[in-house]
Amino acid sequence: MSETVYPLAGVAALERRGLRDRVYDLVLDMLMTADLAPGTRLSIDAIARDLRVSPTPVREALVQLERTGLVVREALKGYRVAPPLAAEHLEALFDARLVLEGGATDLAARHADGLVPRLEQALADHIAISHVVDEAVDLGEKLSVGLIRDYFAVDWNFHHLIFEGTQNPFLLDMSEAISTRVHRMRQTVKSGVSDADDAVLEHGAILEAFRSGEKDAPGRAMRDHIERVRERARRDVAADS
Amino acid sequence: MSETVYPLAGVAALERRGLRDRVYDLVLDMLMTADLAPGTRLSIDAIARDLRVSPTPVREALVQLERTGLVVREALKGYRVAPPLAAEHLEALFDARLVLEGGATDLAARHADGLVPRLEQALADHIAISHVVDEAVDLGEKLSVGLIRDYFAVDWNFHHLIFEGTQNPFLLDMSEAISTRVHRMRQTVKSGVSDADDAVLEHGAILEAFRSGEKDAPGRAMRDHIERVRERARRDVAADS
DNA sequence: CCCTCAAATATCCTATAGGAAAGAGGTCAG
DNA sequence: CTGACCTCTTTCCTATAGGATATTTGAGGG
Repeated sequence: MSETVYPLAGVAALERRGLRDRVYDLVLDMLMTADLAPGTRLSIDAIARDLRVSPTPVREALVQLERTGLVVREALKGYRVAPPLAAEHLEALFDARLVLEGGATDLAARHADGLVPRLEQALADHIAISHVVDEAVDLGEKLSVGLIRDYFAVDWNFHHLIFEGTQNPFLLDMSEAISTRVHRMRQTVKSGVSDADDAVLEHGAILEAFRSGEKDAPGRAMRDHIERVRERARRDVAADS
Repeated sequence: MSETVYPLAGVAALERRGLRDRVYDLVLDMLMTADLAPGTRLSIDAIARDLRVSPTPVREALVQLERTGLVVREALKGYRVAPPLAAEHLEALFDARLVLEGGATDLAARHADGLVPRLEQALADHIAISHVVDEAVDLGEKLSVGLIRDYFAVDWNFHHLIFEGTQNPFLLDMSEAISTRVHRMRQTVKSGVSDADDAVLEHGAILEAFRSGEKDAPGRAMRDHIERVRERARRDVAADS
């Protein structure tokens, strides 16, 4: 592990990425953390002023954000935070996840050997942070937005590793498109943290299926996991009304 | 079918979409039809001059194109036509298609009733244009780029209708990402027109599977079709060397 | 009290200009 | 003759300005 031998090399590399990517990361982080009300206007000029850059890179970053579904654009009217997922879109999202993640897990089973240790690490992180969440819940504390953000990151990392395990660049690209939608769902559906223990158990079952060496087992476990998440989400939506 | 009652309404609607989308369509069409050599530089200023617009909308269109995989961008160096698909990416693309299109076909089977007539129309168009292609081939004529373009459009339209048939916006989004990659593959792999008769037969089998009402039949037929296309592509790649 | 219309403001969209980096070609030293 | 260095050109990247459009606020009439 060679740490930055040349201290300025890292900074230069960041600069080398261009302003557009930095603005993209900043706006994406803003959308992920700060719970902005859907429909909130995202003024190009205002963002440019805040970030001390010209409107052009902001405009490019928003074009890129538009493809993720986090923001919507209306010609001659500007950008807005995307509306929340409608109920029928919720079912569609889970259908898409079953297709995409189920298939990806089948493919990843080909490379289970290299994948298992990485999933073990991810599951360990998941367990650790879920314990922190449980303690906070037991104490009746309000979960900090930072903790929630970290939990979601660790949770999704498990799924992301499986996409990487397919060694398929096309499926990996699509996983990014799905991840933003999943995050948006979690903002509307209140669950996602409360079922931490369930998620840990089900992820463990998926890992065990990879270890078994059985070709179809991981895909079955993943599809079962997604179906259970869907059921929990349905319950939470029903409880809202 | 109400033809444009107000002749200018259509033009106004196009204007309403903003310059960015028109530039996007034009550049996309350019990349699709004109077989540009991979690595060709896409100068922002040059395109802006050709289209008589400012560089800003061109820049936005290229950001959007970048997500489709048709162009690649290097910071501070500009945009280039994407390199051709490597052999290992070819296999990965077919794996992704099996996952995505196979799953989408399973979902579309739920709405087979509304889908079948549209597929019938698409297949009829496919048959008609394949006859034109066959005649041209029999006469030993060189296929015009317009004919090839139309054939690909009709061929893919069949697959696109199935994605629409899922009534799932997320899968429909991903289908657009796949379609550009499939087109790029067709530019490198020389087949795709020569197997017109095979494609028609296999599409017919998929349609018949939808008609049968059997739940798993369409997905099986689609996966079988994609595997056969994969085999034909492999043969063409092997023949090249 | 509500609706309609009009003016003002804020914003988006496009165009133009300047600074900076990368690439090409020529020149000079070894 | 070969390699390195320097200069020039092209292009990208950012910033600023002006025209067009949507939204909002206010007043007047029904």
